[in-house]
Amino acid sequence: MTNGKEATLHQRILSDIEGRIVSGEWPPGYRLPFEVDLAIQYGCSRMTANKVLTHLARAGLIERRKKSGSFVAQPVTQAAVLEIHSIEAEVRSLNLSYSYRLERRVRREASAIDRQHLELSEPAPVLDLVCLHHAGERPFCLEERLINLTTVPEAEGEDFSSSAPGTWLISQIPWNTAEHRIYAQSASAEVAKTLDISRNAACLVIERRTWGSTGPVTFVRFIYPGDRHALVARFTPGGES
Amino acid sequence: MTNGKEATLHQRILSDIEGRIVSGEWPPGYRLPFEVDLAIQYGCSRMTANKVLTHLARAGLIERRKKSGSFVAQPVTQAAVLEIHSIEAEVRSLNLSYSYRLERRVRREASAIDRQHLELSEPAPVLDLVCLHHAGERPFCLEERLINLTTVPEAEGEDFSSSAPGTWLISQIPWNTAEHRIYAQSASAEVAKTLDISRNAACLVIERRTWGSTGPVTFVRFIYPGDRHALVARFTPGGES
DNA sequence: CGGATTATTATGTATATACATGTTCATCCA
DNA sequence: TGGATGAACATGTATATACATAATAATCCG
Repeated sequence: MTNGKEATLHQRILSDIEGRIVSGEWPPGYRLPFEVDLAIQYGCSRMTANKVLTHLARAGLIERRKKSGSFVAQPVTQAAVLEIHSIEAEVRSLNLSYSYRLERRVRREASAIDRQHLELSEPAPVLDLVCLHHAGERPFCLEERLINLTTVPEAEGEDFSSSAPGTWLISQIPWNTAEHRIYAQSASAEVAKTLDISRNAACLVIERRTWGSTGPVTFVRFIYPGDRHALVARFTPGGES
Repeated sequence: MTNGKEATLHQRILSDIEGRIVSGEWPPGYRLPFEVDLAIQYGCSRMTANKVLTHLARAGLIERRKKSGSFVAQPVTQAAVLEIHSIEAEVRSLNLSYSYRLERRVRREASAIDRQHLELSEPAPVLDLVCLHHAGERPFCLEERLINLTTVPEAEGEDFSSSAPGTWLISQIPWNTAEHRIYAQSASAEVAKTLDISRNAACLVIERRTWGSTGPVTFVRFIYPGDRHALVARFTPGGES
């Protein structure tokens, strides 16, 4: 940011236009100069101008219409990108020591609820895990997880006694689709006891369902003491870089 | 998706490579063919192959190193894109009737807490609003908002008795940066009464701080009954399109 | 033999060019 | 006058080309 160091032509044009849009100098609905004119203004070829505009369109800052030109878009939805990283990394970033404990490990046939969680239509064997993550001395997060043994049969060979299943799974299933659900819930008696918080204290619950190329992989529920933990997300138009 | 309709060469190459990565055929760490080889394989120019790889790199699916080549990236962070849209749209998407009521509207000098929320270092006048959003007959969400009158003096002329301040603000401040904080909290006596839920019921709280080009714009806190509401986010590698 | 120098290689950026595609606007003719 | 036709226009996609840059491999020489 504001590097000063010689940026590429592409970057300079991009941040210049981005600046005009974000500052409000070019308000929503404003028609920006045509590609050819931008090319002349910045002393570059149309291809370069085109690339910049394509980039801005992908980022959602402008809308492009053939013949009509390119227009500054209306800032409709506030998109927040949450990076849900590993719990160990999260704890360590708080400068606390991290420890992990496996509380339960059961192999069984998927119950009706399990099948709902994993979006399974057929009966299947699952691995039911409960883990507790500590930050320093205190319990930090409770993890309840189901692993679909049909898609990840290798999980049966792992005992997960020393390392959390999340990181192991990432190395097994290279890329996947995920769906998150975030909500608040009062601690049940059991959860309160495990997390060492008072009964009915508000908890932040994050559920994640993951699919690989061969089907549902895992369903996991993270339960955090709500007052001690918060998800933080930042959104800047144009994003990334 | 799986359109069948004649896609562009760019799109075809992109989805082909994306498919290989997502399916695991090309696992993390795998070195994909060089640009020139891809160009030959798909019968296109190097520029086209380059564009595709650039796209994939931006999407986070691959990493590129000069001289060495392009490699399938490790799926490190699970990024979830939350689209935090307007409450009215949210309620209507549930097929419920929407109504809005302004509970409080006070103009005052920013208190110490206000200044902390808005990240203000200097004293400044603010508008303090409390609104209640209804879905059908029931209270849906409580909105507590501070508007910085230094950056948005026009807000003083608005009474917000019939329409929510959020939508009005979007039309005033064209583009902005936002920071979100999501956590769980037990309902205070006051909140419980307003939302018609039991005392100490878990609530989902979403705080948003917004900046425009001229400084802090607004701080808003949305309080939802936690059991009735959830944020849902989906993540697919490659994303968008 | 080892450290400095040079060559090679793959990506990064930019240009000029060409043709396709979808709109809008002007024109022409029944 | 109205509706079809086609020209003009702006973006979309693709190519060939050129040179810059960074990292590795090969070479040379004290």
